[in-house]
Amino acid sequence: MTNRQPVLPPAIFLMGPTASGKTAATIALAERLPVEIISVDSVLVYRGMDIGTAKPDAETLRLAPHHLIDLITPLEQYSAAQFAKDALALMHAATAKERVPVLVGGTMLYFNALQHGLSDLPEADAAIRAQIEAEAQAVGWPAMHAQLASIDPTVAAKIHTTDSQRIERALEVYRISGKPMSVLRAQSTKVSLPFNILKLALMPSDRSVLHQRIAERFQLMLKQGFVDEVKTLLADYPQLTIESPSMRCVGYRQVLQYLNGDIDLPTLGEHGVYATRQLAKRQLTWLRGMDDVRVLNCLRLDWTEEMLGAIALHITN
RNA sequence: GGCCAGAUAGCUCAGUCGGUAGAGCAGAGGAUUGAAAAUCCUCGUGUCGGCAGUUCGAUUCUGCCUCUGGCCA
Repeated sequence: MTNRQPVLPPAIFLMGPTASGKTAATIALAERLPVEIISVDSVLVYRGMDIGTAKPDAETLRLAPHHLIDLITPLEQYSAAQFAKDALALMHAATAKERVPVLVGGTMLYFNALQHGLSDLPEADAAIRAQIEAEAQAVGWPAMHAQLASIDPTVAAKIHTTDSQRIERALEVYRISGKPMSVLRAQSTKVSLPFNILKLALMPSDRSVLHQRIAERFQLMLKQGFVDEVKTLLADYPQLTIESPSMRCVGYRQVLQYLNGDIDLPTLGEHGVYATRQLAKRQLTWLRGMDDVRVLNCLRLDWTEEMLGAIALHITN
């Protein structure tokens, strides 16, 4: 009788690849509905990285304030786990103010971590990572993978012998906790997000049009002073290298190669576009595999209207 | 006009001491648990510029032709 489900507050996920038009839609949304915008983007968190990340400009942020932007310097690191924690707190705060949390962005792992939660694992440890990397430098990643296989065959079986990042993480977890990652994962209880989520995915019906947009946008970034932005970052943070997580972002890595003299300006333009297209492709792969998603074709002129209608309906239910 | 170097995958090129060829990039698909715009996996039939010659067999050697660079006139 009384065991009916508590009514969960509504929340919106607006997921889409780079250059799909999320920013413009977000403004329309913020102007019409009582929403709280939370950015779901692993690169917008960096202060000083504006042009190359296509960060919403000051006017946009005035019309539609975004949370989880400009949180850290390019020398620091953010993570999916930190995001999930921050975003959940902001969602609850929004609900308390009777506003609807709208999570907008293109970092699909973050959406995933927020919705399904992460296992209870130790967080990253720079010293241990440095140690593992030094060992890998000496013996190679396949040997490190073999070491992992002797510790945690279950996890090792799922990781390719050259996947440096996952091998490193799994070894790190073991060295910190003394337990195999697969054991810790199995022990973790999964909790679902206490919100009634409407998941919207922006998918272009014709990827070549998205590719065209990406090419135009990258050229525009260069005109707007992308290279100078990177020069300023290097001056402000002399420790930045091409290995720094922030400088591995699409476009930044290529600008750094250009500044190092490894590639010329036309090549920078070309490679920047290629890298961005690959990014969009990976984002679309995630979206295709997601359940319970309402797909919106971002190449249709009226998709924003369709989005607003769907959200309005979801909020009132 | 002469000499030299090229012509091989969408692009840049490697290679075959004669047995019809493979890398990188691009493109497509996939994985994805504290770096995720990261990290990684899978997918390659193309008149090997054209015609002829030598040969059992030519993309490979020879000749001629076409085109593209460079140098000399």
